[in-house]
Amino acid sequence: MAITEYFIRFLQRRDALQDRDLERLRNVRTQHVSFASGDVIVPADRSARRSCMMLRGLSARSHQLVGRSEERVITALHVPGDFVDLHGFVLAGLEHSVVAIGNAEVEFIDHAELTEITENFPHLTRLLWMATLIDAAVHRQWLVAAASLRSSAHLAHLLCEIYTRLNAVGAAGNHQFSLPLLQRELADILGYSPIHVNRAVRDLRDRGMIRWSGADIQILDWHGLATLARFDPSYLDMERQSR
Amino acid sequence: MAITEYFIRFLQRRDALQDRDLERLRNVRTQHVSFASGDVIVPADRSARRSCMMLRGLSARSHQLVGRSEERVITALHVPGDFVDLHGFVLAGLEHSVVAIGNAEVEFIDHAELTEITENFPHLTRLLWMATLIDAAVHRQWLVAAASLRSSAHLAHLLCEIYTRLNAVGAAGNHQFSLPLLQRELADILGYSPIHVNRAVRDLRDRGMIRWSGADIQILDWHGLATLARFDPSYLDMERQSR
DNA sequence: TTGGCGACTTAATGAATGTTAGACCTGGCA
DNA sequence: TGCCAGGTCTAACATTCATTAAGTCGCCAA
Repeated sequence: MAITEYFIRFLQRRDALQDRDLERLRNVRTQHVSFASGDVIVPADRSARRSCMMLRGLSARSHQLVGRSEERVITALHVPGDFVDLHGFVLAGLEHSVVAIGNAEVEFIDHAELTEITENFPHLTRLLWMATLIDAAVHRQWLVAAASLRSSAHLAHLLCEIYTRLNAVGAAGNHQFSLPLLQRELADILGYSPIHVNRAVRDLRDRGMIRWSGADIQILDWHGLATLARFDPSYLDMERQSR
Repeated sequence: MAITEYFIRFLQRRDALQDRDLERLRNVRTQHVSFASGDVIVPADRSARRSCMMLRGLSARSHQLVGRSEERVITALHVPGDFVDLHGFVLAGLEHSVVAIGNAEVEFIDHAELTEITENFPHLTRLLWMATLIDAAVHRQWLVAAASLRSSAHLAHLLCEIYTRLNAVGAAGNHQFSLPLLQRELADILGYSPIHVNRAVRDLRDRGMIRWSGADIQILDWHGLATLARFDPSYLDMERQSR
């Protein structure tokens, strides 16, 4: 199969794609694989030979804690169009695994193909580089949120970000989206106990900001939620001017 | 001036540098600039034309909080040899500023020179890419630490990481180093109040793990400190693989 | 139908952290 | 020398969050 158009749109939103680069991208061969909720998509390893891109559903980067085998921390969530473990191509390996959140479909790309691109398509290489750096910008924003927001506002920030990212690729609209995360998994993301996550959810509900049943979330008061979270989406866009 | 040997060692510790790449690196022209503690080295901006590399001292990535002008969060610390804002070359701009921690010296590199490298030196380009991804791996580890460690262990983790990074480039040894951070700045890094940072420092001192006076830190019990922090340096990706 | 399981929810208690206030300590300087 | 400023340290109290325990709800399989 071929690379997802989501990713092409992701790049085009940030920089002009030359015809030659676009053609090369469209010729990338991929393997399409489906996963059920909780499945390991990419194991933590030092020798991956391919990287994956989200096609449908969500995935998370999961860090197992040493010495506490049942605990983990989630450091990133990925939506369709994200080149989830592209960094595994450049680094010696991954220090975390990638797991499916709800049912998920991904496309795997062989590293050999990426190597060929880096040797012959400098501008396209730079766009791939950029994609990994936007992930890093999101990491930084999560650090800012963790350090400066209390539980409800922290949860609100996550909801604002995920909705914005889903909306940007056309996977959500009208302030509604599907987030098949258990409260226990939310706790792994936000760094709280599951009980405290529950309090935060209740708080946002009691304020009339969201409706949340099962995996379905509706944001009733976007402005209130974004204000509470001090959400500023500019870290996601990183649109470049002409270069 | 020329690029710092610290950075060349940083790369060589991770991957073999071909002669051609090494020669190109040594021919990079830089501007050497000194800063006093607290100075802004790189302002948050959307149009930087150069990036900087640490030569001496420390710097930090500082995020100003919207609507709370006197508050900030520090999402990264940089030691000699770090290519601090290399990501500013690839992205449209920086969403944070870089400030000096203590007196600091940096070397600025024009983006035009980096562009030339990306067009003609694919392997070297990949090493630059790698350098930015190690920053991202550190971000993730900070997220893990923030989510899973209590104050003393969290502080211990920071100390273990900074010492390991300083030691790796030869800027510290014998479990001693200089960290000219005020407790108020440590609070901006760890996401605690300055008072609570003080409690954490006292706790590590009372346990006999560190000696800390002014900017000088001596780690008395490395094993105890690393165990408390559950510190595993593998995320710094310092083991060199054949590629 | 019924029982059990898993997720969600709530309450009560204690630990971790924030806030306010002020004492101490040190170095620079009049 | 004496004063001032900034940083460090401590205490008392308030808030946030973790832990334990237990109740509720919905789903599904026997």
